[in-house]
Amino acid sequence: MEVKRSQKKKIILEAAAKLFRDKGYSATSMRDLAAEVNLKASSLYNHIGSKEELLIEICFANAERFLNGIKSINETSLSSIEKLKALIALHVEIALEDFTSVTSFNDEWRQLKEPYLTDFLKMRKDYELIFLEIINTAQNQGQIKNIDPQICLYTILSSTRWVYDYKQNSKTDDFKQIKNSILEIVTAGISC
Amino acid sequence: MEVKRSQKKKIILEAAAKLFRDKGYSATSMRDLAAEVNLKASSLYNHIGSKEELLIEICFANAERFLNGIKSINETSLSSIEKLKALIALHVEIALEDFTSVTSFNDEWRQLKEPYLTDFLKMRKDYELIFLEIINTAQNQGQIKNIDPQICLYTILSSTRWVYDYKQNSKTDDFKQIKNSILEIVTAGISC
DNA sequence: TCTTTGCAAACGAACATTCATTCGTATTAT
DNA sequence: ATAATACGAATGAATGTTCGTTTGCAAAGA
Repeated sequence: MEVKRSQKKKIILEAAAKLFRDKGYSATSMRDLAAEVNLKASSLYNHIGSKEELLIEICFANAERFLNGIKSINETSLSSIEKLKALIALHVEIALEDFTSVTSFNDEWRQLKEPYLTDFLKMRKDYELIFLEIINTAQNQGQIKNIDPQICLYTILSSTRWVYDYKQNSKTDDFKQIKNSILEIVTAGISC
Repeated sequence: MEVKRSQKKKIILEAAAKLFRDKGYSATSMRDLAAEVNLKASSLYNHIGSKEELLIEICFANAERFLNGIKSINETSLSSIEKLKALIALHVEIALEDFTSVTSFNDEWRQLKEPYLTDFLKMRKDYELIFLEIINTAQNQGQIKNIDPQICLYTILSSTRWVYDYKQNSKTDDFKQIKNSILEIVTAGISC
């Protein structure tokens, strides 16, 4: 039963992500969260600062993960179309391996209060700008269809949004198959 | 300034959909909603029964719209691939013409309480089963790729989820272009 | 035309409940 | 014994909703 101090906070964070994902941030009470980790609400505050802190950590951890991912992909010498494929793969991989955290990051960042909301949106904007730049280059080199880059971007971004629902309903847990299927559909969708 | 009784409820419903979409159902208070329509919270109850009633009406109105849409498409004599294209077009059209209501329907149905949640999920299940049947037929006839139908389904469903964000950020309001772009990407993605 | 009646709509005040969080104290482990 | 952790009780704020009353307006009666 005994857990190290730092481990306990991680447990709380993961339980929070799960509840935020299932019920939403606002609809999740600290009593709900406490029950999930076999504590009373007041005891949570020995490990965390506030409810909002949990959301902040979830949102920014994932934002940094995506931002670091796209930056390191962009620094490679891959062709534009290869970069795009790597990006789609990145999204699928993150969505598959950490779908709880990513889902609540995707859906609940709106609940961030200032100044965190502004910071978060700035990171998202940075991410999208790099993504758009790659799309633009790929189009100029004739490697993908000439479709409004913004539409192209959003279509790619949303193509992994359902992974959590899939994992809930389906029997198979075959990561590779899911990843390959998405890659196949999206790549065929944007290629010339 | 004067509005007919039945019109007032529609105004409240639309304001509710907008707030639910922007802040989420749980984070939207009846005082927020009242302010949005220039009333006090207590006055709302001359026009509506409860906060939950608003969510119920939004969710089921859209569920029925999609269910009716897919049924009437399925009753036509179109080929399977044509049915799929019509379905994608249906999603894009609804997303474009009523994106406020559809967005809060997409994101906030989780907040429904029983017995409505069960009813809602049943309608969604019905919808998905018809959709999967069409995908299956299309695959058997060799009209689209042989990808796990469930993955195929979710990819199509999520491909219109971003329309609201796009309309917020972009200058153009060219429905036709958006619709054609999505159709082009998704059709190319699933075709053999 | 002027007054009266009726009614929908708006409101302020109040209610019970739930919320996140704090605090003092008890328990536990080192 | 010291420090970390858990807890119950309490707090103030916010929540959805109800209630009694007032307001504004339209139809009916004089």
